[in-house]
Amino acid sequence: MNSTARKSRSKPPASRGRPVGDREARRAELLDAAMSVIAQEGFAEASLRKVAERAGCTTGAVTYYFANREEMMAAVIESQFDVFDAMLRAGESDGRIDVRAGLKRWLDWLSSDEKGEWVANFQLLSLARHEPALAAVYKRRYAAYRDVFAAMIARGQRQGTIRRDIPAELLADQISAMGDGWMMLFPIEPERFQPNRVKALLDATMALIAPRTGWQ
Amino acid sequence: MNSTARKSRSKPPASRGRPVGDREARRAELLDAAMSVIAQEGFAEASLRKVAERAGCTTGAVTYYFANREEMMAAVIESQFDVFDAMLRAGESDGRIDVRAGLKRWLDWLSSDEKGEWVANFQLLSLARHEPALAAVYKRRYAAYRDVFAAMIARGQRQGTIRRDIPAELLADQISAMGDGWMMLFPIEPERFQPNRVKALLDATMALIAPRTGWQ
DNA sequence: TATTTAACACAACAGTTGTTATTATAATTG
DNA sequence: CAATTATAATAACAACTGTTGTGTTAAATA
Repeated sequence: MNSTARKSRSKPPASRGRPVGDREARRAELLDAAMSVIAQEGFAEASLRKVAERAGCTTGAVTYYFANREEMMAAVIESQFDVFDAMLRAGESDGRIDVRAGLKRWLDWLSSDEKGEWVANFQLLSLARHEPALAAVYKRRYAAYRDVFAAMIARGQRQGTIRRDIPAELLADQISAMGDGWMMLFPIEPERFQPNRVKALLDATMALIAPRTGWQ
Repeated sequence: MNSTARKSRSKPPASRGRPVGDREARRAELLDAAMSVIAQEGFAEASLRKVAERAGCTTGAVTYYFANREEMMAAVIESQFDVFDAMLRAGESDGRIDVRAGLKRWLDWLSSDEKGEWVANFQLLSLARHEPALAAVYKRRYAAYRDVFAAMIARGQRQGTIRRDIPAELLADQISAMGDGWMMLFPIEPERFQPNRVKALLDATMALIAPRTGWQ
């Protein structure tokens, strides 16, 4: 990715004639600002003006990088999936599959979430229903994620670390849905996701997908 | 002004001086209209004017029954939980516990959903994060639902129809979260919830919570 | 240096919003 | 009958909204 540091945190007098060439980086900055507003105040409150203010500029800058609000929101979603993808791939360490570690990293990220990013994601997902452009993004990227996850499960089954009586595709769907469900309730009841309970949930989930060894 | 402009969609001419005493019923009518608008056009589009129009009246009627929009939305959520509660209780037929039947009824309701009601619910839930009044409603009613569901699971465990190695409370949380997760993705990919796949998901879920008889 | 251009600021527009205040009317009641 | 009351229409409010068009400035280029 871009490593050329976009200088100075808040606002370098916001001169109009910026150095040219870092268009992508500047776009990402605006997306961060948008994400921040959505996370803190919700999608409905994320007006172009507010996003611009958070980014330290005016709507003129925002509309220069995005044709309209919908396009901006779609770009926000794409960028969030990029983050999620990276996390998922990090869980897939060469050869050995470790579903528990992956789930834990994900749950930890979820329950820390200082910036409230996933909350924003959740809201965007719910709104996609009535914004076809957003729905299209979700459909495409969710399908990709599901394929990867199902492949992980299948590998676990071949290695004998995951029960084989349920097809990998269905099992992946179940676990994935469980995660989504937790995500869904987290903003309402964050206190139910304390570390010890997260551990209990993880252990229980591992028990669910453990091979049926008939030990009991 | 000619007052014959009121075209009464299967309603009494909606005159201003209505028969007194059916306040609760009239309120429910407005809630239905609100739910309908949210379901079809989304929360953001559900303005007081649109709700009023759908109900065949003006905002004057709406603000007469609800102090403000937030209060109206909270009332919508309450009424939806009432529906859900009824469905849950119907699944608990005297003595014998039938989780599969309950899940199936729920999934069927989900995948039929002509009116898009649950989609509206989902959106309301996601927005509750930034509207404390709504969050309070969800917190209270979700807790009540979870208690009932956990009790169902516990009974199944005592009867030997559900595995005992996972505490009822955790198991209830897992299954409940799975349901929420499916709900979450349904609006994005309804085609993934065709009857045969619903059946497969149900069977797989029953396998997940089945007692460990060690048959394989 | 002169010119061009990328990167914005700024202002204005036409709508829409929740909310409140005022008024009208039909049902109820005395 | 008249008076009251519940129900609702109507109108006006200020606050925001996304979008567009027109400037403005500094960096890049020639």
